[in-house]
Amino acid sequence: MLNNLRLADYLIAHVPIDPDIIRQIVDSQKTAPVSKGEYLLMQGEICRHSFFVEKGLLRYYSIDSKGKEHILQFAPENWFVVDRESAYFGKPSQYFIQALEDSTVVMLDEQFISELGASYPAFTAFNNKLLHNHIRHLQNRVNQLLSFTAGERYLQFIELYPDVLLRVPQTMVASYLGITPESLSRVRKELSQKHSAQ
Amino acid sequence: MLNNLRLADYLIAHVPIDPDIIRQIVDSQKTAPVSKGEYLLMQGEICRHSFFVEKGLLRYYSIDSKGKEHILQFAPENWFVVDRESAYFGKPSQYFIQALEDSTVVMLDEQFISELGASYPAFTAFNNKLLHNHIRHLQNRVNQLLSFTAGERYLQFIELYPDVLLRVPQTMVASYLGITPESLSRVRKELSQKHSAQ
DNA sequence: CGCCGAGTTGAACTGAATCAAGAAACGTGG
DNA sequence: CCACGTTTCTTGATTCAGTTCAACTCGGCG
Repeated sequence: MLNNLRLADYLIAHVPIDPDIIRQIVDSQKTAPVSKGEYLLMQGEICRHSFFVEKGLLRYYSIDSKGKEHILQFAPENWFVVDRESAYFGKPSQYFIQALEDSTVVMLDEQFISELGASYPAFTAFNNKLLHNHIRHLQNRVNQLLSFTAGERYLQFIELYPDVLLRVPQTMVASYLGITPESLSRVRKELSQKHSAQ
Repeated sequence: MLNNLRLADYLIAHVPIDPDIIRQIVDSQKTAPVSKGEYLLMQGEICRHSFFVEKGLLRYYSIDSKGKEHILQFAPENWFVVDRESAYFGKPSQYFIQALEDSTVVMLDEQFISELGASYPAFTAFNNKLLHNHIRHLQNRVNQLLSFTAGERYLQFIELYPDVLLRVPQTMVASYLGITPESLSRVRKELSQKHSAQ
């Protein structure tokens, strides 16, 4: 996977449409720098964009009734992140999207993107692929949470987000895994002992 | 929500296409009775159909490394169920789909359905809606598992599947919630005590 | 140098799992 | 329609994974 790829290049590699047209489409969308800590979506707002991360790292998370944060997804370079429930059904979002590093993000107008399918069927196919990828991830996540222990989930996290592991505080990893930072610390200790024991 | 609706009627109500064409499309797909206990998909197989439940009840579940079952979804009347990861990416499924009651199920050929979009754009839109609904459910599920206690998840289950609650053994509800049947029994006891106390 | 946030460690606690036993409900065949 | 065996549900005792709270370490960084 390439780092720091511009969206146009990413799409040219994944969508069978004339590169010039892709560049034209991408140019019509706003690309913005987002500073660490800034929000792209806040609870209660309607999500009007798909965000593509060209540089940096975002997190997609909720805050529960006790004030605890739960990270549903990380979005490093070349990832999309969007609250599709909010964007598609026009409902206020229950989630936040925030930059964890100084980032460069393309804000794809959801309306515009969905209309693109009419002119470019290949775009519909690509969007479809994104949706199926999204479903794949979410389903795996549900199955993980139902089937695996904290330690097993941590190992799978490393597989999925090897780079993210090194870029965020462990508190955030714990929040993604659904455990406390203290528990993650102990899980890591156990794993490293087990590893050195063999 | 209507019970025992045939797929054609369901689609006529949800897709703006000539009813005759819809009937013709549905008639081209196989509808089959499925006895309680029978499987529509087994681990390792590639999922080649979307299943629409006209009558009865299905479950979509996995079995973990310790042999425990984890139900990802129930599908009562008018629900679709499909392993989209397997169907779309052509990968062997990690899941099972099984009838929990004697059921009547329409087996929609995934290939055929996706090609329908070419002739009937309204079908593409409908498929899109199904995908977004799927994402909505899965995302809620992840957020629930991360944010709520067993008791809270049980209450939300009742909201989502009021009828299923009465049709399956509590063991299955527990498996959906990610707890043991014993724990569910205690959760229910606590809730009923709390309820009668006020 | 001293502060500060992140990570670790410890001890007590808690929600849920496990194991085991008994009670209730269920459906199947006589 | 009853009797039987099986499955499901409940309850209790114990164990365990993970939480909570608190203290301490460590590595930057002003």
